[in-house]
Amino acid sequence: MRIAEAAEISGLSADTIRFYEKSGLLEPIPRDASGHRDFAPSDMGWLDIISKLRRTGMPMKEMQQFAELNAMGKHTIPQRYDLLKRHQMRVAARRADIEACEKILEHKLSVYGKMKEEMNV
Amino acid sequence: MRIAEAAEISGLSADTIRFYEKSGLLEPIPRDASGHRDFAPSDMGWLDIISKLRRTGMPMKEMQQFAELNAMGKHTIPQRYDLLKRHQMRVAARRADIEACEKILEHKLSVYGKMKEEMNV
DNA sequence: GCTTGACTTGGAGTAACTCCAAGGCGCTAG
DNA sequence: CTAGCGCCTTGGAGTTACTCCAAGTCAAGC
Repeated sequence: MRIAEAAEISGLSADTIRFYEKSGLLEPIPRDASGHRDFAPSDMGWLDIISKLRRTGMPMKEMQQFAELNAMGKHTIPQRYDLLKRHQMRVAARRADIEACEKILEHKLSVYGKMKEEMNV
Repeated sequence: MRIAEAAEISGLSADTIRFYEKSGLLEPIPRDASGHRDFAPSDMGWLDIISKLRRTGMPMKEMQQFAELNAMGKHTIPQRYDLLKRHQMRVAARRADIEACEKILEHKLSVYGKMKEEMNV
């Protein structure tokens, strides 16, 4: 699979995928006869994971760490667990903040809604 | 109130507040005799609103638009309503994505958790 | 054999901060 | 009364995580 298709499927841009490879978030992707990246299904699974970690706000440095631990084999599972656990807490906190902001936003909209009605009367 | 206190209360950094003023997100804050910004309570309310909009991912350009509409007076309330409504949709979508990622994260952690246990046996 | 289109690399540009240097003002301790 | 201290000012450089672009390569189709 070429980079365009990998981008389509993962939801990342081709540029971002190249950037991630250069940054060590991906194992170097093998190239075909004409020098193009050739993505295997297992690469796609990994792309999906780091895409989700990124979308939930994990910094790249931490993702690099996670990728390294992953490449080092099974004995790093406890460290990976801890890293993901910390991330989980962070995501939960972010979601709570977003939910609080949504409440305020809802309130503000209802106030504006009433003012709009009054303007029409 | 000086910038340090305003930063403390709003949760933004003093640098960010200055940056926001320069970018037109805030009306120019009046200065005291020694040239320092002097924040009024109404400024704090506004800071809180834009801080929430920003934390929920509204781009600065849109916040500038919102600030302009706000400065223009009551007749812009319908536009402000529309702008906030669009933002509300975006935030809801983001939260839904985060929640989906949280589920995957939860699953991954439980898999790692089991593998950790097996390693200890 | 020439064009088309997707790919390659390296590098510049962008958003939204974040940090730093150089200098000013006003309070207080000596 | 002045030296030091802390907080403030502005302008500008640095950072993160992309995003876009230019110049060149290669395989396939007409």
